[in-house]
Amino acid sequence: MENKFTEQELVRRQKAEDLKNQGIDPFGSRFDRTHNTASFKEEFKSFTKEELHDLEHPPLIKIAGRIMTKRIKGKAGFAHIQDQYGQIQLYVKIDNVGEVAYDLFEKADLGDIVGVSGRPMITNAGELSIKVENYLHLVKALRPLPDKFHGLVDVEERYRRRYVDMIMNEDSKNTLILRSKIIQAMRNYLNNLGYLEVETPILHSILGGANARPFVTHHNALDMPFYLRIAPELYLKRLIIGGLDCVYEIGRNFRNEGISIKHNPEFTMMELYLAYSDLEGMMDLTENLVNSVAMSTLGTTSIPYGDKTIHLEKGWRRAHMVDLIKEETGINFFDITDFEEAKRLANEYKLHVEPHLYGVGHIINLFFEAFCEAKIVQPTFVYGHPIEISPLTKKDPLNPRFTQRFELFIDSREFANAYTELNDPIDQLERFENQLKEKALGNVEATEMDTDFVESLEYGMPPTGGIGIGIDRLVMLLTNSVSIRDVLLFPHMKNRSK
RNA sequence: GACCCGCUAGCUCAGUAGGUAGAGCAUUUGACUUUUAAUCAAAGGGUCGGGCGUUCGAAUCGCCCGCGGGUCACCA
Repeated sequence: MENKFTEQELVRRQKAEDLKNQGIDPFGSRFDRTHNTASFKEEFKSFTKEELHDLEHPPLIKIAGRIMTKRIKGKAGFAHIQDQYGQIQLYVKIDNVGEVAYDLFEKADLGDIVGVSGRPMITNAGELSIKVENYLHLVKALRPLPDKFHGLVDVEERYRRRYVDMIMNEDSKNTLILRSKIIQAMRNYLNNLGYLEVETPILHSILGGANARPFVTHHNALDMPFYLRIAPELYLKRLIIGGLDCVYEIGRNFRNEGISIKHNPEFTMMELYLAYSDLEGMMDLTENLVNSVAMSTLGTTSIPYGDKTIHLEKGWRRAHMVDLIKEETGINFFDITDFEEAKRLANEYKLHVEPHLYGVGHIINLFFEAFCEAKIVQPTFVYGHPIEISPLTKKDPLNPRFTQRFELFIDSREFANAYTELNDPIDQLERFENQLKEKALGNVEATEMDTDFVESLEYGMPPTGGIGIGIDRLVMLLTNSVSIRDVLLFPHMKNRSK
């Protein structure tokens, strides 16, 4: 591999050599800071220029960061350094730091990391800054940063070199930080309610818990194939059977499907189960959880999203899927029980019916997706999913064609999926058998028979409410992000041959 | 997977009808002791995503490939 350096890279490498020759490690080590840019600004924000200037014993500030701008004016100069929290201006004067250090400062490049000690000051232009007394080179950046004014704009580069994106674009960094805070807020909320966070296997030998195409891998010692999980559901339910009353897991699911503005092959879910609860319990919990997370991270429940404002305040609409279809098309699927009639309607409305679809419920789902989903803007619990598309959900006792399931939609997008969990092992066995039939008819997303799970149900699972919430999408909503890639630290990209 | 759009200096972008490749930031040299997209003067830096073709001549036209973005389909 032959490296061809650009002119700027050669200059920087030479500067690193020069530092070494002066006895300075170009990639230095520990520097103990007294402040970061945020704590420094917080501590001195109320001082006037004169007050800082007249302090009898001005405190010594030790701070470090990456040089983002530099303005040399002869024997003095200014620079902004950046850390996690923001930027602070340095005032470096040859009289204060000495000739040797000033020379280092003059030769420093944008992107280098430095540590300084100095005193707080306010410049003539009114900016709180640090009058540097001791200037220390810490790390040489061998590559130049993007344009200090325009930043890194190229979308591909922003995802491939996320670290450069984070250095140059404060919005990107803040979004990713907010992601952590949202997940933390979720944990806090659930832990305070007594939920137990658990970790279940990611390698699954049986495909289940959702309908999706899996990634397949192989375990050498056992010489057997494994799936990367598409959902943790069946393991979490086993914990409910085992006697844990309320559990949740936050973790990665893997689905071998298309990549898009709202899909990444690995995505983060929060899945939760509460014994002795049901669908209504999950609706209440979802409203409370999302409100709590929004308040603690953003301080509001009115969320700007694109050109809309999403209102998360409690009291979300709760609508039966069949009623929504009736609103949009006038068709009342409560009255339609014959598959051929449903199929005729689908054809009439130009909906394509795949060969593995065998029930009226499948057609209902097609109608919902085609005519209702895109109309939903404000948070809406859509409940009453047909039994055909809900293999793990308890039937509606009043109308067994439908199940006690809801999906939460916000701005046409699914955010959560919840059930009154199916705890009847005999029914569950039938559902698995139906899934096998679909698989035989060509549904690549049908789940597999999990006899061990059926067995576990035979020991008795308490009535249970369960829910999965898509974390990435929630983060997108709360950070006003258009693409899921904007809320993933490192979104997947195709390899680029260089 | 299908369709549309993009790829030019480290970064952000121009590039007229096909005629030897441009700017700003960054870099180098010089001036400047409160600047902040610092300023002023000068200089260097490009296999125009890759390949093939058309042409006297291709960043520009055509075809193929690569990567990315968007829309659709599948899905959370």
